[in-house]
Amino acid sequence: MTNAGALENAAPRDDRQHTDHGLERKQQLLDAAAELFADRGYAATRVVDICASAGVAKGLFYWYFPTKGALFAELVRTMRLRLRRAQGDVLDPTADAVTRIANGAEASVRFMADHAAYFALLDVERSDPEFADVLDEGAGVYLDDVRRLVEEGQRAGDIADAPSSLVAVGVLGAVSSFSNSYRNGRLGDNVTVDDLATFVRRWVTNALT
Amino acid sequence: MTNAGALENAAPRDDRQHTDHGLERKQQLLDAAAELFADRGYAATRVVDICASAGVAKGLFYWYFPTKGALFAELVRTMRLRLRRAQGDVLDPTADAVTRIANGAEASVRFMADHAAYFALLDVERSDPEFADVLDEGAGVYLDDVRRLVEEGQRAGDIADAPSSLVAVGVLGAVSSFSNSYRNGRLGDNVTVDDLATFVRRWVTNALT
DNA sequence: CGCCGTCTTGACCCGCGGGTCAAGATCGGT
DNA sequence: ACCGATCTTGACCCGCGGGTCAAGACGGCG
Repeated sequence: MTNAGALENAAPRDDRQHTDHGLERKQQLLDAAAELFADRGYAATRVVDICASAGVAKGLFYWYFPTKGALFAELVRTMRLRLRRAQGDVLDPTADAVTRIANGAEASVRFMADHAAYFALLDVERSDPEFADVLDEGAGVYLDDVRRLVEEGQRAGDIADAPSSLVAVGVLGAVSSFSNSYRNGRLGDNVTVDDLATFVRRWVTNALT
Repeated sequence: MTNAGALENAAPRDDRQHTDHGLERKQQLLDAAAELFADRGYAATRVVDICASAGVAKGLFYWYFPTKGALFAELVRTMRLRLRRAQGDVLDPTADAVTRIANGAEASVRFMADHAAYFALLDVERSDPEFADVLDEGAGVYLDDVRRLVEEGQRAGDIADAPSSLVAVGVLGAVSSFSNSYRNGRLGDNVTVDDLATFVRRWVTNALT
């Protein structure tokens, strides 16, 4: 925690020239870190643990990443891109707003179930001030997406009148709550991803109208 | 982090004999800690910060608490008791299940808005393995409460058929999502607690039926 | 007044873990 | 064979912060 809240200086990095093998090695570190973070939390995972898990010496870590926090940030950004793509894959511009919201919610739930480790990670550091920026930077975008859809649905009369930001929070909250509970096994073993996905779809649709 | 996961040994404490003034001082430390934790997170709050904020020397901290983690645990337990009482206050055994769930949800939202600092705190350390026990210890109870009510409502035909644990997660998730967003100002300033409370009530009721 | 338990202080200790560094190993290119 | 860039190592440095401690101040009670 040398200088909190300032990991944007990861941007003007002296961008190294990585070989293919280098990029592969870097990915190994990212993967190892993601798993360890998810298991034990960010703070409880030492840099040396990540390296051990990837089978390399500690010093090598700093060849690929300027700081521990920078790796985390990179992990977050990667994850966000993938989620966004997953959501885009179910985009159907011809459908009505409620359906599109439900589609997005369902896709998100499935994606989060598939990448449980990654999202456990997000969960962990939500409120660490050091990462507030990187984390919020994304949250707002999704919120806006959903809010726009909500307003569209309200104009069409499919969604009850209420502050659109409230409704959007409700949708996003439902997705993350269900995903969390599923990931933590709080739902029992007899609930499959498909069960969850269809349930979330119905839950959100009900709540909206 | 001397010995993780073992803060139950806070129970067989050499229970000191605190004077009235002593208890008051202890409370000051708890209050100061709660505020700082909420602001900067648990890890980022040093013991010395808590003491400075309470206007006492660092050594005194360990007169009242065996470790930093013990204070946190005490904070969590206190909070839980208060919330439970707030929920009990709106208990109306004559009402139907859906109404009772909505009542509980509304009361919880109001309570969390009133005690924002305390709940920001809970949010912070959700997934720290050191506190997993203390935190889960409570979560399960609420879940069970709601699940029982859900099953009652399903028998009465007021709530759609679906795994009760799923439904319960949905209710609890809605409450916490809305509370979080309100606390973090993501809802904008023109949303009052009353707005939020009534909205949550409607949201949950809609989703249930 | 003198004793004892409660309370209070701040200097000190020390393990932990992030980050550095100087010394190579490895490999493609000329 | 030589060179330079990429890669790899592990010992080392050092600040941070949780926890300890010996020394008192305060206050009630016999």
